[in-house]
Parts: sequence; structure tokens; C-alpha cells
Amino acid sequence: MNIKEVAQRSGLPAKTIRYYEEIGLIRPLRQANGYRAFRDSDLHKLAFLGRARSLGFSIEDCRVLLQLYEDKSRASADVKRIAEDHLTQIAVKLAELLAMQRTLSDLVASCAGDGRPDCPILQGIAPKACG
Amino acid sequence: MNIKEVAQRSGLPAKTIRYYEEIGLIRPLRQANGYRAFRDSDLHKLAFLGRARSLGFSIEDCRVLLQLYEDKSRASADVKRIAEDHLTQIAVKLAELLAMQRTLSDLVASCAGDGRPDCPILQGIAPKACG
DNA sequence: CTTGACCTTCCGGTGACGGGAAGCCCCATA
DNA sequence: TATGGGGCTTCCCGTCACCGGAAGGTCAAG
Repeated sequence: MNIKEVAQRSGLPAKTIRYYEEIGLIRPLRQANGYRAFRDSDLHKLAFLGRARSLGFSIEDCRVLLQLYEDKSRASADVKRIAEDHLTQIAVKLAELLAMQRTLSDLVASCAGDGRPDCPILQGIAPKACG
Repeated sequence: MNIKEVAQRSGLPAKTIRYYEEIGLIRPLRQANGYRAFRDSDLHKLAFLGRARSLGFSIEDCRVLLQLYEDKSRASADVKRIAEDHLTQIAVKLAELLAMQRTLSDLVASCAGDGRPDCPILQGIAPKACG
């Protein structure tokens, strides 16, 4: 398989596939003309990587997950720990975004949004004159 | 005021303050020795920027918000539009994170997390053998 | 033989800074 | 007066996960 077919089948852009090779996540063979020659196993790994990335795992997490995936004697506890850590990160980000959303939607709701200069949003962002 | 005091009072790292000057968000004066000389108005702007950033506005959004903040004849509608767009972006990110959280927490819940190799998390990430 | 779609590598840019080096400046103390 | 230590400056590279584009080789079709 050439890179375009693998891109279509894996759903990853060709640029991303080349990048994943560059950082050692996959090691496709090479044809005599220098073109990459992807095996089914490469495609399989790329699809795995695409799904792991879509779940928000970092590249380094993906590297480890892929190793564990290849290692048929891994302990599921190792995988679970990575996933739980990632869930914690997700929860932190969610909390941050929810806090932003709450504050900002309150500000937006209180702003007339007309031609007048009076703007509660800017007032809400501005530092309070203290003391 | 020197940079360290401004950093403490604004809550922003000195590095960030220098960066904000570099990209033209603030324009502090200079002392004879080359040190930055921050006025109250600079501190005020930095505090504004810090709060806008903590609400997740991009630097370019912050640049516009700061201009609108300075422009006492702005229309509140201009501010509201930026804030609403940002709220939309926040909602998109929240939806993505919630989807990740749902999928991943289901997978984690179904994984024994012991010494055995059987792992529903990896199975869930792996591409389905189709056809 | 040319055209056009592939493929390759390489270089630079993204956003919003952080780390750290090299080198002034200033003040206090011995 | 020397010295030590902190603070300030600029400059350059690194982050993360790629994307865009240029320059050039390859291949199949007409």
C-alpha cells in the first residue's frame, strides 16, 4: 500500500503518517523507488493510533499504549493506569472549561449588545478598583 | 515599577509580560538603564489580559478586547460578539471532552486492571476487524 | 514525450509561552 | 574598593502535534 491509500483507510492525513514514522511510532518498509510500503500491520497500528488520539491520549501515551497493545503478555493494570490518569486530566480540563463557560455566559447574558458603550463584559474582565 | 513587582501584582510571570510587550499588547516605558518602567496603566492592562486569558480568550481576542476596553465609545455589541463566539468554541471543546470522558470511563470501568493480559481498553481502542 | 498525479525530503510556521545562557546594573557589606 | 548576590536585559532553543509549501524524483496514461 502507498501512503494515500493508507491515509484514506486509516483516516489520518499523509502528513501525520509521515510524522508518526519520523517519531518512531510505525516503521513501514520501503519500495525500491523510495516509496513507503505499508503492510496491513502498519495500517492496523495507524488506526489504533487514530482512535487513541481521538480519545485525547498524548503521543507519548500512544507510544506506550501501542507497545502494550503489541505485548500480548501485558498486565491490564498497566493500561488501566494510563487511562485513569488521562481521565483525571480530562476532568481537570472539563472543570476549567465549565468555570469559563459559567463566568462568561453570565457576562454575556448581562450585556445588552447594542450600540451603546456600556459593557458589563469588559467591566467583568477589568480588574476591580480595590481599596 | 520594575517587572518583578508588576509580575507579583498582576499575577503574570515576568516572561509572559515581556512576551506581551514583544507582541505589542503593552508598551511600557524604559528607564535610562534599559529597565522597563511600568505605569499603573500598564499594570491595569496586564491584569485585564490575565483575566481575559483565564477566561480562555486567545491572544488575538485579547488584543481586540483590550482595544475595545480602551475605546470609551465602543459598541457593546462588538464585545458581545467576540464573547459569544468564544462561548461557542468552549461549547465545542466541552462536547469533545465529554465524549472522550464517556467513552474512556466506560472502557476503564470494564477493565479488571489486574495482572492478566486481557484488556477491554486496548480492545476498545483497537480497530474492529471488519468484513 | 508530455502531462499530471503521485511520492520524497526539507524547511518554516503554528500558540503562548518556558528555560536557560551571557552579560549589564545596582545595592550592601567587608 | 572589591565582591557578592540579586535583578534586569536580550537572544535563542524547546514545547506539542502536526500543516503548508517548495523542490524534485517516479509512474501510468495518452
